Amino acid sequence: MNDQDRRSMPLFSISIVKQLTELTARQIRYYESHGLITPARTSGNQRLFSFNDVDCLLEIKKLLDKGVNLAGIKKIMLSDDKRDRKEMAASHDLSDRELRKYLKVKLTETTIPGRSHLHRGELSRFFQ
DNA sequence: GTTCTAACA
DNA sequence: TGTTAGTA
Repeated sequence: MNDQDRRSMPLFSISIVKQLTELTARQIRYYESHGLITPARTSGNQRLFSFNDVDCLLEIKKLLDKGVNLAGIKKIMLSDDKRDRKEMAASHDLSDRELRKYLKVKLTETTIPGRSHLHRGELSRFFQ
């Protein structure tokens, strides 16, 4: 069994994920409805989150903390880079600084709905 | 007791 | 987003 399998193996109930991510159950379900995470389901229709899902949620939380709206996060997580970043995180051990550097590149080439381009001030606030 | 969906504040 | 209602 490889790392990818391990990361996508459904293991955690929502209560566990709630503690792991410090997000509310409402938020977790909300983000799922927007396709940011794709937890599996038990026979009883209860969500089972994989390590991958938790990782995504932590990513979302970090971006939220930076002031990125849901639309922007969706753009970042869904389009391109999710896979790239996962591969980076898998092979190396992505440090926070490396992640920001990577995100900066991605955001610079990403159009966020509502504002055609990020302005300098926003960027500086983004990558303090 | 916990989680789920839907819906209202 | 919080929160509540009615279930499974």
